[in-house]
Formats: sequence, structure tokens, C-alpha cells
Amino acid sequence: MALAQDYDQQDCPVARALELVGERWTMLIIRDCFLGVSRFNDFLDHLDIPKATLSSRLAKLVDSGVLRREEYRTGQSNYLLTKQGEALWPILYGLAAWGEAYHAPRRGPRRIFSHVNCTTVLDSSGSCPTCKIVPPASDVVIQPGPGAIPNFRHDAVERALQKPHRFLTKLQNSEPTPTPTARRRA
Amino acid sequence: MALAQDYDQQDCPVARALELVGERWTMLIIRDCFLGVSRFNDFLDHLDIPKATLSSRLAKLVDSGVLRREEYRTGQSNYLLTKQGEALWPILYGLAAWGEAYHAPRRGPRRIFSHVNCTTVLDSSGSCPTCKIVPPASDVVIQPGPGAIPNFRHDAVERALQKPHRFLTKLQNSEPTPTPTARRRA
DNA sequence: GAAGATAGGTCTTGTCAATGAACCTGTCAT
DNA sequence: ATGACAGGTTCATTGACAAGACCTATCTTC
Repeated sequence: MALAQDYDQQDCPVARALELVGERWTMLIIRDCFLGVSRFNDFLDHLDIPKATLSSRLAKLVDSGVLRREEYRTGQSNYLLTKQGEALWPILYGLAAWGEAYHAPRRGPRRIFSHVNCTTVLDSSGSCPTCKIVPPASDVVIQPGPGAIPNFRHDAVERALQKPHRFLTKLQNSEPTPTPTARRRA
Repeated sequence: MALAQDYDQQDCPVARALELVGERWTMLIIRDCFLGVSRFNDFLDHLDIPKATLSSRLAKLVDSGVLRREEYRTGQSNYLLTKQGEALWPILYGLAAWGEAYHAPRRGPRRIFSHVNCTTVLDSSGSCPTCKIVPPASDVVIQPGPGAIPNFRHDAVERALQKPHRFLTKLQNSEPTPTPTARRRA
């Protein structure tokens, strides 16, 4: 029996949702998508996930319409959230808020989410206290909070997140994806 | 390596939350708690989960403060949500709403959630359109929707849920917990 | 007070998915 | 042609999950 698949005996929307996003790693992959990660090797570096597992999860997510895959002639490919994938934002924010509230060392939040329009920090339900709305993920900015451990990870994705970063926009990790002549480094 | 434990390499509240509630079955156990299920055998009947797995999950949830266990001299025990556990409601509702929106057969919702004060059906973000608030789980009533399959399951819990039922209140499944003389049936 | 039912588990064994390492393929740059 | 990079696949090992047998305590009934 698959791990988080086939809660066959349950006629319940929660069970159906969990069949897709309830497997180990899946929500962290989706979190990274919101952060702007889109390339196979970036997921790999940022998550410390086995390649085969990542490959299988991405395939399943594409298959079920949570992600779509853009492939380029260079051999590169991008995994991007679909509308359905973006609709997972409230769940992800809920997990973050709950984890921060009940299971974090007491040094303040490690990530701060704010509304791009007014720079107000979101409340525990993901709503902007100033604008009185729940901003869509695309209008959210993430930045390190006081509880963040300064150099906990050393991958390119984490470095890019040291500065405030708008959700769903591509991270400028190392080099800005190779253009014909821009490749002079080693 | 445990299955949804130790995302060690992630300093992230989402990862911490998933270490606790991201394992297979865990969110469905918590869902049942919101429905009013509190006894070992009721979880067993309603979830079709292996005993050992249920036992291990309940222990972990009690251990981490999501549930508390009340034990009676009769040998019975109740598993109840703590405040921390009740704080998982937005996540659970999010999963239900997402599952219903994107991964349900098109027959309308199988469960309908409404606000106990005004009987208004909650919107996709769990908010009551009449009262303009997000009701706490204890003020939510669940009932079968048009998409529910009439007799999909035959356990006592499901039978009790055929009628509208208020969250976090004990289900009247079979007999109302054995009192000294009330035991005449077989 | 023995026999059976009920509640709430533990133990044992087999299976199947996750892991980690090695290998493969197609571009690009030199 | 040679090497580096991106994006994978294949394969052997391990460990969590599943299923069912077994255990213990309490209560009920005779």
C-alpha cells in the first residue's frame, strides 16, 4: 500500500487532499515553489531530498495538476505552481503559523510574512491587518525573522532568501540562468 | 529514518509542523477528534487503521501536546484535543476546502460546514459570510452534503454523522458509554 | 467465581516504499 | 574530444507500515 495514497475507505475531502499533498516531502516541495524555487537541482540542494524521491514527487504533482513543467531546449526545466497549486497557500501558511506558535524555540519567528502593498506583517490567519484582506500568495513578501538561525544552511536558495523576497517570483540564486555568453566563472 | 520526522536540515516552521502532523493517518485522526471521536475503538472503526499505527500516532500526539488522554477506572480512555490541537482547525478546513474544490467527483460537497450561531454555510476560507468572522471549530456544525455517498461506511461514527453534528462534542454512537446497568443488547 | 464480552492495547512477521549511491543522457563551452 | 552541468533513472538496502494473533484488565451474567 502506498504511503499516503489510497485512504480508500474514506469518502472525505480531507483524505482526498492528503492523498496528493500528504506524503512526506510534498508540502516542503510546494513551500519551495512559493519561495520561487523552480529547478530540479535547486529543490535538491535546498531540501536534502533523495533524487529519486524528488523525481517521483514532482511527477505526481505535475500529473495531478498542482505543478506544471516548462521544458527548455537547453535541457533545463522549470516546475511552476498552477492555479490549483497556488490555492494551497492557506494550508501552507496555516502550517507555518501553527509550527511557529507551538513548536518553535522561543526566539521569535524565523520567517516574517508581510503584505507587499503596505508592508504590514500578516496575522496568524494570514490576513493583512491594515488592508483587512487575506492577500494572495503573489502579494506576500518573505524575509528572515529574529528567530532565524543566521547561517543554518549554505545552499544558493537560502542565500537568496537572506533578503526580502516576493513570493512566486524566481530566485536569483547563483547566476541568472545561462544566457548565450554569460558563463565565465571557473 | 522515520517517515515524516526529522526534516533536520530545515530550519522552517512548516517542516516542524509536518514532523508532528505530517505523518500518514495523523491528520485523519485529528479530523476525527474534531468530529467528536475520542475512543480508541471508534478511531479504529472509522479509519480502518492498523491498531499498532493508531496506538503509535495517539501516543505521539499526546506526547507533543496536541491531544490529552483522560483515563477512567473502567479501563476506558478518551483522547481529546488540547488548545494546541484545536489550533489545527484552519489547516484541516483548508485541506477539506482544497480537496473539495480540486479533487472531488462533481456531485457537490460531501460535507457541509456551517456556523452554529446563524446556520450560514462557511466560505472557502472558513469564514462565516453573515457574521464576517472565522468561527472557532467549536462553533461549527457539520452535516452530510449533496455529494456524500449515502451508505459509504457502516461504522457507528459515520452513522452518528448522518445528522447535523456540532464539532468537538462527543458523538452518540452506539450506547452512551456503559453505565452500571445499561447493557442489554445481545 | 467461571465464562464471556468489551476496551485498549502489544508482538510478530511480511511487504513495499524511501533512501543513497552509482550510472546514464543531452547540452554547452572550450 | 573533453569536461562540466542539468536532469534525471536504476538498483540494493533498510525501515515504516499493515495485518492479525495474542495479551490484560474490567465489567456482566450466571
